[in-house]
Amino acid sequence: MATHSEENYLKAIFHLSKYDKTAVSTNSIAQKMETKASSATDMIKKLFEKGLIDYQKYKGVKLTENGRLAAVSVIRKHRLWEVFLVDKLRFSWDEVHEVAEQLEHIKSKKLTRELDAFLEFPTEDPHGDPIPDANGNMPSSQKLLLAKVKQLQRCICVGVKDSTPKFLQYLDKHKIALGTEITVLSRESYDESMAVKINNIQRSISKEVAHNLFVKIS
Amino acid sequence: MATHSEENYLKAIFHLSKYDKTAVSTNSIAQKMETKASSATDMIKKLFEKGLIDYQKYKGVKLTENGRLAAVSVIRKHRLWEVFLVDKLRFSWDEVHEVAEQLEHIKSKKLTRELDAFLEFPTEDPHGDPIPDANGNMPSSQKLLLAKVKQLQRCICVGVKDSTPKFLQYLDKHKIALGTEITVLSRESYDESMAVKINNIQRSISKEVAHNLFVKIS
DNA sequence: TTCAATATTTAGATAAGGCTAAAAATTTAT
DNA sequence: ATAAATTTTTAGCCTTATCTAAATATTGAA
Repeated sequence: MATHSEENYLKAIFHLSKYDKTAVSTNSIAQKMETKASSATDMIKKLFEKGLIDYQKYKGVKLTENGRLAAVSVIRKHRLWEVFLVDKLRFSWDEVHEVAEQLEHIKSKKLTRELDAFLEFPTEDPHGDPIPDANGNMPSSQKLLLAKVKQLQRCICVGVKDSTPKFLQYLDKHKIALGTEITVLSRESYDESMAVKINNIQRSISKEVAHNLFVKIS
Repeated sequence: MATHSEENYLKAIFHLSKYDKTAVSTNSIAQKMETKASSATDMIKKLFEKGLIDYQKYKGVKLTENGRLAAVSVIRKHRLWEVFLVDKLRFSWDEVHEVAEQLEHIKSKKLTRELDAFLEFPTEDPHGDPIPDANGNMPSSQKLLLAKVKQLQRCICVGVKDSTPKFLQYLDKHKIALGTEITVLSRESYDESMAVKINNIQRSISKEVAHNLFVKIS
């Protein structure tokens, strides 16, 4: 059974490898974990010993199937707890991350199973991220960044790429939530901003925001 | 802020001191924590440094007010989570302890507050133990052991002293739950067993059981 | 009251996770 | 193709929470 810290590293590697496609460097792991490369190397050795990653010195790291399952299990718990906090305990979507970081490490198969049932088997967390199923399968969605949407297309906001409180609070302030309809009116090539219609009001959306908001074409 | 392990020691000291009346020996702490006396001494020094206990070498240990508050806060969280598991997630009362031992260490004021509200401010956990309030006050109850009940008195089961799965499963098997009415018919001085009436059926209750079941006179 | 039994503390190790500084390997740029 | 820059690893140390073994204090029994 993986420790608290090992689970956090596995999660980091999973996210950095973009759902397991690419090898991950020691430095990028250290950066994501807000620690030093030497500490990352130490942990890499430990995870390798436990058969959770493939590893050759200087060549980077990939999750094994066991490693992937462990990572996805932690992500599943994280996202289920986020749903719990928002749907049942009156947390807002910008407050859940820190607490879910703690709750995701609770070890109890029954707890996860019953929590899932209690929440009526949600498929997405409050930020629109998919919740892996109990077998470790990650539901895929065909969301895209608002920045990619063509002119005059209508789309619906379905998730965020940046889920830091700052960005989420920006969205709250401007009444953009999951489910909100956005129509792209035009693009400004100078600063890559977009003119859009949201709730029947015309607004301008900056490049930064457009690159952090996932939508689906409606 | 106390570590995971420090919190567990504080809880152990709180329970051993019977709600803070008596000084607690190093050995008894080690025994409760299932560790060695030398480890207990180490932790005692640490808790003393942090101002959470009063301590003089060889003289035993008492919680300070800060230590008591920290201990009670952990107990509060433990018992609230037990209520959550039983009332919302279909756990039975003999399954909750291990998971609550993990959940009690989650650090979030808001989480505890909102969980309490979500559960509609319960005053007792599934074993009948009182849940301290947010200010650290432990509701007192006038429960007594079934073993102390006088002949021909009727009483209601309100709690357990031993909350191990084994004992809880024994109670389940014999259809004794919190709220069950018990009438004491007679006592057997030879083995300290009692003849009782439960659900209108006459049964015999052993000394062991009678000393682990809390009741209140009805 | 003194000495044996018991309880407690100290000393020195270990394992996990992290750090700094230095060494080694790889990559990049000329 | 080699030197410089960067990345990665190693070596050695720190902290927390444990342990064993040894030393010291206290308690209790003759």
